[in-house]
Amino acid sequence: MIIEAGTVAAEFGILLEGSAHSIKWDASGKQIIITMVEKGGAIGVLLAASPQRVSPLTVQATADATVLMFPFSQIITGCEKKCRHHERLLQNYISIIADKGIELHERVNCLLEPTVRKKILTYLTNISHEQNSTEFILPINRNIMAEYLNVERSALSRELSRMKADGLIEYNRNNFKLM
Amino acid sequence: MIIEAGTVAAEFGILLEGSAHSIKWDASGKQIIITMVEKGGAIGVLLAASPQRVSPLTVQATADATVLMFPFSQIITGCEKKCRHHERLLQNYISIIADKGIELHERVNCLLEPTVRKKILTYLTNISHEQNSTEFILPINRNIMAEYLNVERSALSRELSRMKADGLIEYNRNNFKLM
DNA sequence: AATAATTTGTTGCCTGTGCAACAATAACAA
DNA sequence: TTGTTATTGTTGCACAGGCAACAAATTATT
Repeated sequence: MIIEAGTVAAEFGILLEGSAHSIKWDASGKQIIITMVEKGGAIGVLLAASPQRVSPLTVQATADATVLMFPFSQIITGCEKKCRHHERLLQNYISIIADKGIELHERVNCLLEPTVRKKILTYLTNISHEQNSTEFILPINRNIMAEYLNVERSALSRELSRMKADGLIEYNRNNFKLM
Repeated sequence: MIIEAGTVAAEFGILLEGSAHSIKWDASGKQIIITMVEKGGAIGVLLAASPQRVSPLTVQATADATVLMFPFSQIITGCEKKCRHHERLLQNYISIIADKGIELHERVNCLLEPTVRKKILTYLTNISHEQNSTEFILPINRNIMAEYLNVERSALSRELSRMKADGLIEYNRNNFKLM
């Protein structure tokens, strides 16, 4: 147990070894997985920066894990010498928070689209921009993609087929091309 | 035009006067409003902290506006004297970014719920927690709520009625009570 | 008070997509 | 090879919820 729902956290962590996931319980008490954290991933960055807010979710290790914890207060105050390393650390930290926010933003953009087709198109366009090409390799499989877009995997497959038939995209497994 | 889509921004802004909104164009070229910014709101905080990333959206003033711009680099480096004010400014800035992220996170939680009823329940539970009571006043109207949850306003009204009939909630206009 | 404008509630219809169950293909191991 | 597992694709059915159109209630304006 790395972070427990309902508690405040004044530190954030970097997962050095192992893996973890964040979970919450929905209104009916069912446990649902929110995010997966792999080696090198950050844990609780948003929470640490938001003082007095209690964690809405629990972060659990899913394998033997080593986490490097950073006290938030020491990150922002820096050291007496105003050294470059502290400044760099701070910059990296802010960049991590911002990236988390931007990722969430992009996901919201997908989720807001009214149809499965538009969700897919929005997502594919994002990936295409990331890889600077209309031809690209999907970094995730259909299951994860369906979860990300919050649609049924079968509906995702079905719509991908239709989009191919309509000449919007070409694909084979994870190799995609936007027309 | 405060921020233009496709450009990088090394500053963020606080809207001192007037109002603004952020917009983007969807895959079919239709313009859609993403967020509204009111007096006192922040503009481009995520973007400024993520160097080299180009803005996915355009921010436009919707009335005569005054924006106080902060160069990102000066926020994080602080001044020579390592003064308390600079430190405070930094702390506030990080807190703004983090809050944006947490807000997005909460919205994603709502959007991920499979049914309108669960979306509503998740949202109402959030508001209830914010106001520390099972009786609370909804801060937004039905239109905005429907947009936020990404459902039809009519479907929202319909489901609210059903939930009342099922004894899950009580409400009159914007006064709500979770049972 | 009278009128207009805004917000909220209601309802019938119809389509998109969740669900379930299964088939096909690819990846991997023995 | 053969068997095993993981991934991807397909399809029929049912129904939740989008859409449209209207009614009721509340608030603002003259």
